[in-house]
Amino acid sequence: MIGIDDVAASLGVSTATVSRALRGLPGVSEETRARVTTAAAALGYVPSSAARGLATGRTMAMGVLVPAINRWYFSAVLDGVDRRLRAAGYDLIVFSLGGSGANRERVFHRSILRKRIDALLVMCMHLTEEERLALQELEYPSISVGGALEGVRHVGIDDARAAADAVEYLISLGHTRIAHMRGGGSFDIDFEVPRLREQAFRRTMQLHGLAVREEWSAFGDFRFTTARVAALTLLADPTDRPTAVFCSSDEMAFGVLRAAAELGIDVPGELSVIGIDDHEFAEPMGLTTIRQDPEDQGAFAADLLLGELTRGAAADYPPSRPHALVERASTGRIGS
Amino acid sequence: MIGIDDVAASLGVSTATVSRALRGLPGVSEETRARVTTAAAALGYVPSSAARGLATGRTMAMGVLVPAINRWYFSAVLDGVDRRLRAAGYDLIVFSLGGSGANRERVFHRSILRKRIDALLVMCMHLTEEERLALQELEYPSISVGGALEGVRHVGIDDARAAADAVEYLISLGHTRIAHMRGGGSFDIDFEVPRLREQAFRRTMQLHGLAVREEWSAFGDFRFTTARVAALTLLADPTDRPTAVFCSSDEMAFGVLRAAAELGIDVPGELSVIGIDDHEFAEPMGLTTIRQDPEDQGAFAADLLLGELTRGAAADYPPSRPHALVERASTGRIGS
DNA sequence: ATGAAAGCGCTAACAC
DNA sequence: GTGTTAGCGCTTTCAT
Repeated sequence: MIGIDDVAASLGVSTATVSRALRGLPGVSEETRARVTTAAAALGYVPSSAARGLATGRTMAMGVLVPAINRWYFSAVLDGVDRRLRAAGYDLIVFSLGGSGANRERVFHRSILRKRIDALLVMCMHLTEEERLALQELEYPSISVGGALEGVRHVGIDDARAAADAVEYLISLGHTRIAHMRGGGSFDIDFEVPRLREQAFRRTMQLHGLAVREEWSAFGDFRFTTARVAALTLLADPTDRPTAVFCSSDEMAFGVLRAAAELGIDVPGELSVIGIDDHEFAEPMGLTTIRQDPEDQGAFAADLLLGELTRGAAADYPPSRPHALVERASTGRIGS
Repeated sequence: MIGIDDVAASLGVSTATVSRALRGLPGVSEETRARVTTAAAALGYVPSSAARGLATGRTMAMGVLVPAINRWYFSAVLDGVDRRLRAAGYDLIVFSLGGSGANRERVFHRSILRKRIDALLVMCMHLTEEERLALQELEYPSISVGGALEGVRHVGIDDARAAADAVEYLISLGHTRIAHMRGGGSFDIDFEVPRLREQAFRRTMQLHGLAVREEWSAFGDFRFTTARVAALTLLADPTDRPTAVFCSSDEMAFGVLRAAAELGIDVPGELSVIGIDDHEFAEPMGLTTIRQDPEDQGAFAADLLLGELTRGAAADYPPSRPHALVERASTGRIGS
């Protein structure tokens, strides 16, 4: 392992000069800087991040806490975060808490709190009271994405508004028999988002004087498979079934679409389906949906954190990220 | 920031004792250990990973280099890796190289080579010659997952065999007019895997005396959208179209399925479709496919690396991870 | 513009 | 069983 003093020795200068030269600090003649740069490259010198971290107190790494990596929303946010971090020269440390209750403690104490990262982004995690408090006492900046966390800044869409927009769109098409395919419930995953959307669904229905039938509030767990099964039941009776389904995620909407196809129900002729997300498959599937942009959300949150790290103070920002209705072929006017 | 000597001072013992006690090393009386543990917890002491890293030369972190995070295969492998890493007390640092050519250099030099990680896992990345050589000269263990890399150990399925199995299955059903929906081509992503599968397709066809029509080797880029568009062309002519499509990924198979539905082609009556992956959506979609298990592959590779880190030497392991045909409703005997 | 030297917070010999 | 001390490889005053 070749270190900074090897470079210094090879040139007959001090380590301080090498350090300054390589980091572009002033106080080094251009000639010296050039020589140092060349020598460092020639020797294949690469500074040790541990040593630098110890000396500066900064790790140049940011942590992201997620319930799982392989879900559409989470991985998309991660991509957005990563893009920004890389540009800023930061590394991305991912803590996935998928199910394993036993390891949570470890993650929290060993990594989150351990000065291994300069900032933390928490994504849609359901934390225990104790964990939440630990977060708030962190000495580095933190933020939550996708699901709000009490006492922590938040980046995400206005879930209530987004859900209401979806339901109102269905109503504007003349639908009155509207079902909701709900998400949430899975271990560790935040339950604020599904709750907000469910509430908004009910409130919007109520606002328009429409009845909410309890058996039409189906549980799809944000997933294709679960939603398909639930929809198979929901849509089973041709004489008494909803004419529209509002799905709290696109994946669930795909499940409903699939179930409809299996049951020979024409979409959008006999059934309208709307989702939330604008998943990669939504456009080719012709799914009407409320678009959100997780990559943008991740990038935005990362920027906020990075800004705070550099500029010192936390910046102000709008309360929510945008969402928008995208009309496609899965919804239609009632009776057309 | 409370450090090890604060704990030591609070107890009137030496830092060495605290260090030993907290790490469970021998040479500490159980009584002392208990007192230290208590005091550390009370003070909220958390060791600095930078300091420990500097002193031990180990970072307790593993790096994973991926072309992108938000693709089914990549994120699933990541989840598998993460699970094992967490159990071993290691952190996961993700380097996503999504498109940004400018940042590759940075990633390589700043992070990969910078003693920030104890081991590296490279996933399906297409590396330049120079990068490959840099990898091989790394002083820590490395491995590739999903796409082989010259000079680096590899974990993944036998792609040629998997593709051949899929094609042979179609042939066993009586199909002779078989098309291939190919993957690959995207920036940065490994092109070995798509090539192996394409070759296997052609060889298997040939082996059975079947003709490969060039216009029936369509490019789907491993994605739903691209594959759907390609399939719309591929299947356009009712008088001259394939009776079966072998898709190099499930996502592309979904695209073909979608195109078939749009064109009013009955599956499996008029068209059989088979994929590779066993994507989460494959079962609910009734897609016949060759299953592989990316989580297992990630976990397996992580274990290999971790084992090497602890036991010192590299372990032997079978040349490929398993794959298996899963028969579902998207394939059928010709003319039935 | 450059150098000397004192840490950063821990681990690991080596003493006792 | 426990303490002392010398690093680990950088950054950062403070001199010059």
